[in-house]
Amino acid sequence: MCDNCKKVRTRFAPSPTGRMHVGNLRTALYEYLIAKHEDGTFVLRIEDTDQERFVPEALDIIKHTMELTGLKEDEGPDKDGGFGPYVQSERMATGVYMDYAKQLIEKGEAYYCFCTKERLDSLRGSETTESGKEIAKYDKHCLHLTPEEIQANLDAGVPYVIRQNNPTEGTTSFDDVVFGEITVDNSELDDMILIKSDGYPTYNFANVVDDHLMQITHVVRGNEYLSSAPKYNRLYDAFGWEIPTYVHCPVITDETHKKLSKRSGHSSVEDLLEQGFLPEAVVNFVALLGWSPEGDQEIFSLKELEEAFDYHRINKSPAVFDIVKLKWMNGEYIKKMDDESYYEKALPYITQVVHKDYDLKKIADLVKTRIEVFPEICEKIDFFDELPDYDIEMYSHKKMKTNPENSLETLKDILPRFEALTDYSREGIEKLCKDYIAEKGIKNGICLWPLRTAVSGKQVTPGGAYEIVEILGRDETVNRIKKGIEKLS
RNA sequence: GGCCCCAUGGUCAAGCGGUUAAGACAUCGCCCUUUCACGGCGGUAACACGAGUUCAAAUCUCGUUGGGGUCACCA
Repeated sequence: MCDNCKKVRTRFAPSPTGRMHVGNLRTALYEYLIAKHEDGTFVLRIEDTDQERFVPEALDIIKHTMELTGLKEDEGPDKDGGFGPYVQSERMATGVYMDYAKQLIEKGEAYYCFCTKERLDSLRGSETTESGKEIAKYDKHCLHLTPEEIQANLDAGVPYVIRQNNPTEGTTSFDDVVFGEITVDNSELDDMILIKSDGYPTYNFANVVDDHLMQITHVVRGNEYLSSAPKYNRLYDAFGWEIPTYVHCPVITDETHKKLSKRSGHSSVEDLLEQGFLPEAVVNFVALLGWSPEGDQEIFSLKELEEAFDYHRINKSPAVFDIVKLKWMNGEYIKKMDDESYYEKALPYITQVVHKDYDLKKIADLVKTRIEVFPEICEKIDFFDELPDYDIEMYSHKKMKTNPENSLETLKDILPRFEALTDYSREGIEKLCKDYIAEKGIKNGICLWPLRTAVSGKQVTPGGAYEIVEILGRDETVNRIKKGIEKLS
């Protein structure tokens, strides 16, 4: 069967241990894109073989995150496509892993190991050794047990694991789409554990078995798995199975160039969403971390990514997760949002600081082009409810040629006009100011700077005097102008 | 430390033997403007180093240096 006529099947195989790391999101995304680009199938498989680290709510987090980001699986725990079960603990119950492990034992490619934890530890040598770790390879002790000894142990119920039996001479090579051909000495290959003493398969083993059974064609994963890849190949070869296309991605690092960790505060997708990032922006950004399209386009919808994605263009070197650029991108997405969905997202932040009866829609519009993430809204509009206590030096602006004296004059002049203003609308307000400016023959700033200052009490505000005055309404505007006059007198 | 991998501006990156070495974020300056932002224009800034190969190297080879990953009954 040739590659071109084989139906592409990819899988995202997270283990439910907590929040979803952005590296995992990228893996999921690339898997998804490879499948969708070829009109293939994207499957979700849950790797819950580690009972210790299992976190029950993690499954919901994964599902929820995938839904938000639009990475819909074609097959998975909730969508049977005939390759189930899609949860490894359920698969284990069917005995597959043990069956396959036993096949390997028969072929001499694996063996029972009854070694105790203590013996294993002693093999690793003293941990207090100064420079680095000792080589921690298993010494194949149990490989040399006689069939009778093994049977006796089994009968006696001695706990055991099943290990892969790797050769100690020669070399093993494997191909990776991004890193090319990699060859290692077999002497480097540890006899990794396939079946744990609790009967669960290890990730290493379950992965190979399941990928084969589910007919996965492309395996995407972080390059922390690069060094164990040769061992997988030996497993595939031992079974006589076809090896999938490997796509190892470089790690995502933080500003210190170390693997992105919880310490950074934004290592998980959930962190990012809580911080006010849009899922679309996060997906877009993560897609570009380690991959680049042919042209110069940077803003991609998921659909556009499906179209443009070519895994051959994945970069080899690790990429720093630059949250500053993500913020920029998020800002671009906010600006492009339609008014309704934008308002819906912005409202919770607005109501955090605005409780009075203002036109919240107008307030939302005011900040739309001025924020990069939603929480920034709060500090930008905190002056609407209550006029902050401000310093009269704020009335001085060099370029505007304003100062406390002429500001006082402006405010005094303009106060009665606002009190008498009948057409209290954006147009009416603008006309009032423009008329005043024309009458006095002054520059716009002489009027508008002090007005904005009086009415906001802030050095910088979203929007100018007109917008703020309109939203505040006449009473509040008049009050604030009076307050300004008081301060300046 | 062993093994594996990587190396273009501060960051993401294009580049696949001949380019004035793209573009984006950030940064700086200017314009627009009632502040800020948006928008527009422009500037600063990079091929880690050393040997080869070649008429020609950011691109190929080797070495050095630097960085990362991995060495679990975790994935």
